Amino acid sequence: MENKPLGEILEDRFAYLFSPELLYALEQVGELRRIKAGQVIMEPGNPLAFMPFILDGAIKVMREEKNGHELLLYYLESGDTCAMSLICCMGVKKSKVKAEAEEDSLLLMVPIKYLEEWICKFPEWRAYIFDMVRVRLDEFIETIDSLAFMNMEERLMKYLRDKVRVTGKTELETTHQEIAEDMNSSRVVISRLMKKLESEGHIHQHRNRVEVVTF
DNA sequence: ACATTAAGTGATT
DNA sequence: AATCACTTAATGT
Repeated sequence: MENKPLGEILEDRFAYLFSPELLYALEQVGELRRIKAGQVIMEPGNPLAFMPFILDGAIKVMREEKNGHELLLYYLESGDTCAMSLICCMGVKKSKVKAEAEEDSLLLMVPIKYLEEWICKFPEWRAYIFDMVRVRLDEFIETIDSLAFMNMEERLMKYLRDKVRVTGKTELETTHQEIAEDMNSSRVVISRLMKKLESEGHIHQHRNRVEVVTF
């Protein structure tokens, strides 16, 4: 995890995208937040006061049902910001999703009032925001595709692939139960599919740990 | 040694 | 693909 001053971190992440003026503005109004893995940072219904920039780590964004059922929608990674908070500016004031840190993460919280202000002020900001909305929308389509057209086995492979990408590790510390919850499936179904993937040589299994080999 | 939690399995819908 | 009921295996106290 980064331990440098904010200015340098922003420089590292956004220098190629943003002008020095915008970087400076971000540094002035942004508030740095360190989040521990597993920490819930947004619940459905909560008002959105900030747009979070992911400087380091990864955030998992989920849809949540009242009775506790969840579904993983997508991950936010370094350099990303949340589409929910962008749409917030256009009228929706409350979150429709739950967000939880997948790993220890570093966020820059920018009050949402600057979102609109900077769109007029900084052309590169406008381009970045529009691009973010596009990327998130693409991701949404991908999620819908997987729900509508893929069977459980394909969904599970996509899940494991995404998790490997986001964590940067091929050793995933997770249980069949947790995977089932993320995918809104049942543990038994996941266990059977995991066993199949193992027999095909895609993964190695241990207690509380999955080793992804051929993805 | 015992309790708890994770993972495997057959049968049924 | 989900659920039930049960077994087996791994881990912590």
